[in-house]
Amino acid sequence: MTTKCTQCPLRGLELFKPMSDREVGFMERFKVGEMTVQAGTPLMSEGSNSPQLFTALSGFGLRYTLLADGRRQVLSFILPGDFIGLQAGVMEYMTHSVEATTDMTLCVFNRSELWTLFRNQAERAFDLTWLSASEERFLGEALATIGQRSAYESIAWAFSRLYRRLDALEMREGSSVPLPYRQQNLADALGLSLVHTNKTLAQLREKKLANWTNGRLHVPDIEALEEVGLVEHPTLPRPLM
Amino acid sequence: MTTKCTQCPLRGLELFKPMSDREVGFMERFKVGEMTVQAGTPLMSEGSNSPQLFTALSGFGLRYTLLADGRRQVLSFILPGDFIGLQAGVMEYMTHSVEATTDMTLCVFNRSELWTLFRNQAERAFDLTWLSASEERFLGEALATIGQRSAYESIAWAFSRLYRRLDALEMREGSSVPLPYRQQNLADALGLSLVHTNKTLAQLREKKLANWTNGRLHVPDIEALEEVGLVEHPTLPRPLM
DNA sequence: CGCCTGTTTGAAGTGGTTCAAGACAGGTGG
DNA sequence: CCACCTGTCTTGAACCACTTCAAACAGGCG
Repeated sequence: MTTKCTQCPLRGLELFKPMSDREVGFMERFKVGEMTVQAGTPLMSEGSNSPQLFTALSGFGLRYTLLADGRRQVLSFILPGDFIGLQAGVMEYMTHSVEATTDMTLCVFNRSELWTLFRNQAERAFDLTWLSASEERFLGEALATIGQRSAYESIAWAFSRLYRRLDALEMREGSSVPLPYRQQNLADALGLSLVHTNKTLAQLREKKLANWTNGRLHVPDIEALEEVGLVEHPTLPRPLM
Repeated sequence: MTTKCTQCPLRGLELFKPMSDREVGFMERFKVGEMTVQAGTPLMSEGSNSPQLFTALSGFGLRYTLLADGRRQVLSFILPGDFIGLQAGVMEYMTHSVEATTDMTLCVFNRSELWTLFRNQAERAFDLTWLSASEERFLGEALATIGQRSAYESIAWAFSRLYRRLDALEMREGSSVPLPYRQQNLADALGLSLVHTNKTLAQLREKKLANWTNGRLHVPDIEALEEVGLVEHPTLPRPLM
């Protein structure tokens, strides 16, 4: 059974900007269906021209690119509320792949309707651009991380960002949030080897800054962690597509 | 004397998507002036909320962020045709700084007019989003570079991209293009030390793949260079704002 | 000429990689 | 219920790509 946008479980969260009734109505029409996929399913692949756009409703995913020789760079972790496929939408060509890490449910939109969005829904078009700019901003920060931060700082940065975001999604329980990825995924995101990632995780655990076990991330003192990770800009309320 | 959009020296290049008369007319009104700045001038700074947006008409610039302790990450090199300040435009907050590396001339737009663009010029709004997605795409590639490529590959990648772009801007003369940056800038862009950047440049020179001297980049065989840099996606025609 | 900025080179040190192997948990089939 | 997978995490040890430190060199400019 498809979730109606009026009853969207995400929209009410403080993380997301409020939406007018008119906008919700439009989204309801823009949305063509809902999709449930199993862990491991590819959602979009590099070089393809997907006719569909998604918003993650629940579950976790990964966005990554591959180099010609197989080296993998994880670009970001996909969490509920993330919009997927903007690149395919406007550029008609994906330069990265997306896959589901856990089971996911996704709202499905029709790419060909994107143009009517720009024509008739200036606010939503603006929001879309906002999201794109926000993604750009995030990647800039990630670039500064891989380029300048040490492994220890990098992981602290990544954990801080994820913890804050998952907290804002109200997925925090006590001082921990779900984080169902492999160490290899984090290593690929930060440009580190698996072995070194593992050893650095052990250091953070020992210093009582962060403990990532069994798919959950425990952070006793988020501000201390942010300090180690040299985190500066807060997470802003964002539009939800 | 201000350049009229109808006589824009960039618009006719194959690198840029053709624009309808209506669009050109709109840009003419959107543009509030032209600015000439000297080398070294800051154009936007992190944390600020600039009321102006720019398009680089001529000259070279740099986009960068600073970490709290002063480490610098160059996010991209700004070349003629690049749009500057989209982030400030939609998010009202810059998370990176921009400065002129050489003397530059820039078209100046009024940020407050951005909203009328979304209201009345759906095509231009779409183009803006396209540009933002393109920037995101570029940063993703840069991330894969810093995260996965060796220093040697990284520089080959950066040089390939710059050479192709400057060629498309018709700034190539023979087998060389202008590239008026310091080695330190490239080092900051690729997350490398100055010393290692210098030594790696020497290797590329020795292998006759690229020779960057006196502000000019000489590339005898761009395809060979792209192969070393594992470059995969071509430069697409892009909208010009 | 003296000074400044940027480039180049040498040498020593280290943060991170790679290689290798063991431990642990969950899943499967006999 | 046990034996044996397979995938993930963990740990130790050797190595190296890149950093840091240090100093010399080259060109432009007052």
